[in-house]
Amino acid sequence: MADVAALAGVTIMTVSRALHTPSAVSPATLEKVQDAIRETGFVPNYAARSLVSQHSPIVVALFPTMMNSVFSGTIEELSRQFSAQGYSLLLGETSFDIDTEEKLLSGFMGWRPAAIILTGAEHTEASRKLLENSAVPVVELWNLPKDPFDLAVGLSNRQAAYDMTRSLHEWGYRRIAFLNLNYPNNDRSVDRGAGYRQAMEELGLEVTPEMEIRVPFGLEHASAAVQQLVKITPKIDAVFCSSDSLAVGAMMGALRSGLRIPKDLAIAGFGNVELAATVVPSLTTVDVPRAQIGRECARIIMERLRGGYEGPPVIDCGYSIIRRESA
Amino acid sequence: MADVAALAGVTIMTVSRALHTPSAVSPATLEKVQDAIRETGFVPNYAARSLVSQHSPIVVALFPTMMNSVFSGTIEELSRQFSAQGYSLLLGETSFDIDTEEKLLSGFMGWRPAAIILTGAEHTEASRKLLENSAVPVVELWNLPKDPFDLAVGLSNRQAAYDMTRSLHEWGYRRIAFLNLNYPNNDRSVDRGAGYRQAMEELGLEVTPEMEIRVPFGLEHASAAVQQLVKITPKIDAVFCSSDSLAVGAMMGALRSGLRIPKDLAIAGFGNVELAATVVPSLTTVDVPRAQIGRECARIIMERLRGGYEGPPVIDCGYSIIRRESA
DNA sequence: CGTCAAGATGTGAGCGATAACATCGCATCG
DNA sequence: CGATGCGATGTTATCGCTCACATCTTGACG
Repeated sequence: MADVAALAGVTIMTVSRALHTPSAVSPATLEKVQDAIRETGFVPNYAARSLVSQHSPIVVALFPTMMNSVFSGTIEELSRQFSAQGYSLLLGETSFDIDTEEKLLSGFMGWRPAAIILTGAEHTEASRKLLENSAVPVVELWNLPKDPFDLAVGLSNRQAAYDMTRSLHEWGYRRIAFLNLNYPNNDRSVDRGAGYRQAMEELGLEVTPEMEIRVPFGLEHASAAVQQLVKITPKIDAVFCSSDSLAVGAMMGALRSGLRIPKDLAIAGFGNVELAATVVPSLTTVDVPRAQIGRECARIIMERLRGGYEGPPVIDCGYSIIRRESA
Repeated sequence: MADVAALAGVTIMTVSRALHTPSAVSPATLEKVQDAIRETGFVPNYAARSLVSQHSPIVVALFPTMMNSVFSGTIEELSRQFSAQGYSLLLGETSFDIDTEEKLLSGFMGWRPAAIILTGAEHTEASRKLLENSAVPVVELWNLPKDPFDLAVGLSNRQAAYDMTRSLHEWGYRRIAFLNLNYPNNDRSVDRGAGYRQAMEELGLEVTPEMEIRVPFGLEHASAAVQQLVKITPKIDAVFCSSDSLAVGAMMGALRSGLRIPKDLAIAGFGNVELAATVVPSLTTVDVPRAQIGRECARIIMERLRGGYEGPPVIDCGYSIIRRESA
């Protein structure tokens, strides 16, 4: 920065101002400084900047996995929104594990991020303490916690799963199995399971243990589980999956087993990923406004940072049932 | 840090040492300091640390998209490797555009990253200057540039596409179309196209213009393109796609058109994503060691940072042809 | 018992930028 | 024509930490 200042014939303070308060510098000086910056290839040092200004242009975002276009859609939107505002996303992958989340969080806190974005509302005690001490905006995504840590943007997973289950019933399916992820601290899938069970109960449909299947994340697990299921319990007429990934895996498992979809077995998913519309047969699913979730999340963070967000702490982005060929 | 020091009854210098050179502190003091850190919930300030130590524990990685499990596989591995070494990944998405890459790069350089990871070997002049000035390790992924900027880890996309094309010929296919992405600065897909054309020429097979199809990233484009293709040029007997995403889209397009795969139309992909093995019919593809690419990349960066990597600048991770049901 | 080395801890400077305040020049106005 | 105020620029202190060096303690050894 000293080089730039010398070349432009001003002090570094003027260079600093030219960079972040251009309006406070005369047009002539501004141009000289900009020329000097270009000539020297100067890049401001964010470490120094954020050390003195006490806040950094970094937003931390932690997601269970990046191998899932539901999350990547939100990530892309977040990344776009924040880089437009001059912030960078420090991304971490928790692998559906709140201890990993804690570890990542404690590492990232060292950057004194301007805000923190987490998936779900399940966190370790240590994580909560860390977040509390940091005193920055925290947004929990993808669910509507009754007792949010700070802010939350998402949808009612329980209600959506409930609706889909009732829809399947309406479409004539009766023996509806539920294929879920088996991560205990994943409040989204737990809530979806609860919505499913509530609907089944209200509809007077029996849920036997083998109808609630839990598998790890991964297409092949879903596929294998369904092939297993139809062998053991052939009377199942629909499988509702707690994510589109699982649903596509389930669909492939059913096709492998020689079943026709939806005639022999209906499949429903959750997420409406790109593949859901393209796959043959196309996938009936719950559409989740993932870009909107990213957008709203970025919006309330920016408002909070600019001195005051006055809206509700929990923002419901809604969902909708999309019926396609698979059910 | 002053709080911690006061609580532990030492100076901040001792706290600092306890944090990054524990061996230089007596065991008794170390314990007192660690207790104090726990009690106060102290988190070191990386900005201050990297300001004075002149290097930051940040690695910048830029990828065309995150909506692609080929890249997310590499990203996950990179993230795992680097966080194990105490580094954080600052991730950016270029949308296959080298101007966006430049913009992201110039923003991220402000963090004085320890290393930079890019996809492909096509960059703007300004990007190159930026990288040159920064004097940090730069690794280009996913290809084997003849003239790498610094280091590179990948595979020969040209050779792999050449091999796959010859394999398709060997399996009896003659009128082989090539479905590619239409991003001009994507050296991977350009090279794959070149490999395809070379093989076709050597085999004495004609490549008419409508056999080389270019579409934007996205399943629906691939699906639509194939449905269009089979209408116009019904004699095509195979479609080789420059990525598995395209291949799955193509497959779905073919199924929509009522074709049997591979009897009426064979499909081959590139990448061997998770879905490739699960989809029905399973996808013949080029397996790319994406985790290995991430691992090797992390390895040579760490070696370089620790004072000297002496191996070759370009590391070839190889590939293999995987024949499944679709061809 | 004095010397010295090695280990443990402390001291002062400074990394590169910005905040807050100080100063300067110049146009405006009674 | 001097006072006033505002816009443009400079000065100084400081952010939290680590580097290089200084100091102190301890124990081994001749």
